Amino acid sequence: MWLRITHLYRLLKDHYGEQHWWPADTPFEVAVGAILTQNTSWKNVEKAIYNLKKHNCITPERILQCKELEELIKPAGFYRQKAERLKNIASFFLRKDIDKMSTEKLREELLNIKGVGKETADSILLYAFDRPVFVVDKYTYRLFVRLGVWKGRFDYEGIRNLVEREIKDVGDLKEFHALIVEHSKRICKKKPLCNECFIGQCPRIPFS
DNA sequence: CACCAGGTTGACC
DNA sequence: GGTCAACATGGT
Repeated sequence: MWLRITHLYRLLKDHYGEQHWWPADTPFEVAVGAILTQNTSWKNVEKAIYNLKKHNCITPERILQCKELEELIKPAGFYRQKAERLKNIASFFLRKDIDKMSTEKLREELLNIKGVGKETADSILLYAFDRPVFVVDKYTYRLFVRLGVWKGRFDYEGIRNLVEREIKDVGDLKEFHALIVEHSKRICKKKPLCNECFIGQCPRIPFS
């Protein structure tokens, strides 16, 4: 492994600067965004969240009552299953014992919610509850493989452990995931591998 | 026109 | 254990 995780983090941070994720006003809004952005561009999620705010449906109570939920989130796609998932996560947010749970317990409980998989659970843990976990996504896997940081097939927990072993700080974990996403959105569109986009070789990214 | 977007689920093998 | 279609809209 010629490139350390911490080194990669520093390169990205020096180049792109602080990202200050997640863009949301409240922890619950983080969770809503996490559901809505499942396999969906953030641009479309913004429209859906705008609609929810316009109709004052951005709290757990209002989501559960909302009669036109499907209509409001339509721009984000998969609107039928996402409406159901939003209600599931809303019910969870009404629980009183969340803050008392250990990170492991909280993760387990989130994963029990129908419609919440590992990436969504970890996004909520990290950006809504400020728990020190790393969010792995397809961007992360693609970038790590290109850089030779990760070899083999996609292994969510394996990649998560790799990062969490080297980065412990919640703020750094937030920034690292955000930087990987922003970097990937701008540069690494090509699939499956883009030889130009290896850090240090890509003419559009002046990493030294 | 095809393919992608800050995934998850359930059926099937 | 792994693989795969279904889910739905909007942008390139």
